[in-house]
Amino acid sequence: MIDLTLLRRETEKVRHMLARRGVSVEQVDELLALDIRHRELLARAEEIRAEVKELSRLVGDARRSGDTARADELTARSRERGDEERHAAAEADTVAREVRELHLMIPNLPADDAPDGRSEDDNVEIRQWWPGMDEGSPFPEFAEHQRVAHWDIGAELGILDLEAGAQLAGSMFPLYRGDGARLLRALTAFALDAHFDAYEEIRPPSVALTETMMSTGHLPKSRDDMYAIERDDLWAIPTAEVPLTSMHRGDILALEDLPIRMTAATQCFRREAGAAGRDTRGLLRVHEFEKVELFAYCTPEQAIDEQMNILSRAEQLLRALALPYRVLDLCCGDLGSASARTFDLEVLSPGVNRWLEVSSVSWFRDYQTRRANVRYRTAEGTTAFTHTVNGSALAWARIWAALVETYRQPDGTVVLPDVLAPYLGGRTVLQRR
RNA sequence: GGAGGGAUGGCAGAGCGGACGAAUGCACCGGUCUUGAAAACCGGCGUGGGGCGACUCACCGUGGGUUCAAAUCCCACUCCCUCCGCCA
Repeated sequence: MIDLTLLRRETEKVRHMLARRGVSVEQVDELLALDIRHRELLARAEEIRAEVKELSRLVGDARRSGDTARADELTARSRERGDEERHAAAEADTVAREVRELHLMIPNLPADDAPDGRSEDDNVEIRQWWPGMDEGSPFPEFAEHQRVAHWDIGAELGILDLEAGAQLAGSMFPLYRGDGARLLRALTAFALDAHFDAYEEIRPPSVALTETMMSTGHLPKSRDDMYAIERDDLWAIPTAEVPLTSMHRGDILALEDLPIRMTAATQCFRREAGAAGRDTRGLLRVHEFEKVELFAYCTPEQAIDEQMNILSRAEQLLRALALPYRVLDLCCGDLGSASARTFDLEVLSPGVNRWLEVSSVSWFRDYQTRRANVRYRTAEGTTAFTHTVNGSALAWARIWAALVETYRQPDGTVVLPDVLAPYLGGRTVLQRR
């Protein structure tokens, strides 16, 4: 949620910032008007309530001193005012709900240096990397044997069985087998080990309460993109960001404990409603995938460094895997609604010949912690909302695809980078068994 | 799934209808004393909303209800503990 106090005090500025990402002035002004109305109603209800409390006190005094007539008279008056109070409070509540409903739907304020733009076409590429770049090699030319789509390689080597996945759970639920399944396990272990020095490893539940989904901003806005387990009021998590953001829900953190860094490997579930038919072949877009996430709670001052740290770690993994990639600075129009600034990492996968998004590194300011009520104690002794940042390092389904396509040999086998050897029992060759 | 017990400030723990936002102890932060520290003593010490402010309102697991008045009474739910059943 954005800061309503800021909206009241610097309305013009907030209007402008939200306009950059396509929120209409009318919507902002509606929120402002509702907020003003709510505060008026609240003030009135509280005034009457203060009277009722005072009268009740006097009733107590009168009864104790045995003045029954006076007590009865005061009780009658208090009852009358009490009725009025109930009315006023109910009215204030109704408007409060309207404010909250609208407030929850307003996206975050973009960072000042997030680029202008309306859609993904306006994202700014800030750098590319490829193996050998530092030594002056040009961007890699891919050979014919690398121009095979991962779904064909998967079928050929018997390491990816999309038909079996579809039979069990429907399309876009991949099933990996043999070396393909092992590769996935290796990638997770490889990444968690890489982050172990600075990030606490967490294994959160794969499902979350509605309240938990609200905190990150996934609800109510993206409700149709989530899998729901209605009977138990649970939701399948779309990313580890959801449980991690709520780890300290309601807490006041000590300044010296910040930043709090965590990493988690989880399954991620996404309905991908509205994405039907778009880039959905093979592993390009799936309903369930595994991902290692990096996350930090931090102060506003630490936020940019923490975000850069996550971005750099995600890049280090891609470099270790020697996969060519580019970094995009998302424009205001393409930012996720909770994010103030996001960098996407995309790898070029030669078989499908496309840039695949494998990481998204975001700074949320206090948008999520305002919802989750996560604060910290400042040096001045006051409380302030904590900032959150997070990013994938990395999302495996598309990395899996990029790896098998990039490292496919002329003989049809796949030879993976040596860094993975320790996690593959020393054997980096994927072949038909 | 069944039967009991519980949930109060950072922690421990009182309060069980009337000035209770809440005793007390510990912890913590100031100060006095001390060469310094400890002890002792004095003072402070939850969070949030509204208002320029005096001030006011809300919060005792959550949500409803009763009452002039609820931490306190009633109902429902959640979580924790003990026991039984089932179970990887």
